[in-house]
Amino acid sequence: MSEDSTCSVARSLGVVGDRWALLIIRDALIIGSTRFQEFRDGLGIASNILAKRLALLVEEGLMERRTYQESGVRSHDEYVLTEAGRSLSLVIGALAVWGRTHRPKSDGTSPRFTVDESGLTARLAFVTSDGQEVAPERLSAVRTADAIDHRPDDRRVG
Amino acid sequence: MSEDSTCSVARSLGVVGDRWALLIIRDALIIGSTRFQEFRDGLGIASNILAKRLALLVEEGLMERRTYQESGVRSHDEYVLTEAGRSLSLVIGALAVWGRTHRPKSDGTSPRFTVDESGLTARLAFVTSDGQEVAPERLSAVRTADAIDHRPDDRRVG
DNA sequence: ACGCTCGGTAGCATTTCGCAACTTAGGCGT
DNA sequence: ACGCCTAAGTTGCGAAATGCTACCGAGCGT
Repeated sequence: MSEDSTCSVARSLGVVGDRWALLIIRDALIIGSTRFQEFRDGLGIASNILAKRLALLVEEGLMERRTYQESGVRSHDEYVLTEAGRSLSLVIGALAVWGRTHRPKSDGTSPRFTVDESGLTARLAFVTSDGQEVAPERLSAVRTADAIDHRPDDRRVG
Repeated sequence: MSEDSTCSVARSLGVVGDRWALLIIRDALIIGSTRFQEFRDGLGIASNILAKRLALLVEEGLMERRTYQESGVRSHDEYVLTEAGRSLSLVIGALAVWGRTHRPKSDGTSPRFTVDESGLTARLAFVTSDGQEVAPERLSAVRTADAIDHRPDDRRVG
């Protein structure tokens, strides 16, 4: 569709914009699925579609396919997220927030993100460069060139 | 597909998980498109598809259709985002971050979010309940019930 | 009356999706 | 050795979504 659009949103959607990609990533990220059958059973996706999607995700560098051999047991395949795939957690998280808020369901479930060491729950928010959180309603969106990203004060992540 | 899934991510994707919905929202949010032709020209989408998508977005409560009459000028239609539609800015923002990072393009553009009063740029990040930003790599995702959301210390948003 | 723009519809080709059945490959029991 | 089981697909076919192009109808300016 638009894998080479100038807009970064369109480029992202060119990779994960189909009906299944993000759900596969979600299962890998939250449930920890790694194997073909796990994805198939967890998502209820047809096997031909799953095969095609997984191949695409591997080709796009979001997952890595490994053939795994435990002693004595027949070897099997694993699909594990790469860093690029794992970093879609922001998108997954944002979708989860929206769904909880605007399509609530009494027995619904959502992914939550906890900090590895402390176990604290993290949530998504807009923050300014000085680390101050801002409510989305107070923001205006504008279109800017990506190159502007490289500001010296943008390194406070991690 | 899965509009009534227990998973909030799947429910969200049931609404905005097709190839065009998020791009339409993006144009409405960032460029400020409101009219049929604006979306059509801006996205290069076929008019029958656009008509169907807009109708769906209205039906789902993400946009509102208004017929607009300025004095002397022929009336025209406007599609404006509702609060539910505008709050997809988190998803758009997350997709923009991912695209800039993992599908960079020298002449690429992205939506940026600026704080209305101060003009500061805001970006999307995971934060803990004490307002501290956390890198996505340090997070683990778990599946939890939506109802758990209502904890007393979860109210520092806004 | 004529043409222009806007917001669509209608018809048809192409692409993607989904279901079900079949295949391939390794390992296991007997 | 022989058949059976499971994992990971492939294949064939029908259904649905998408895309392209052309056309339509109302409102307005001239």
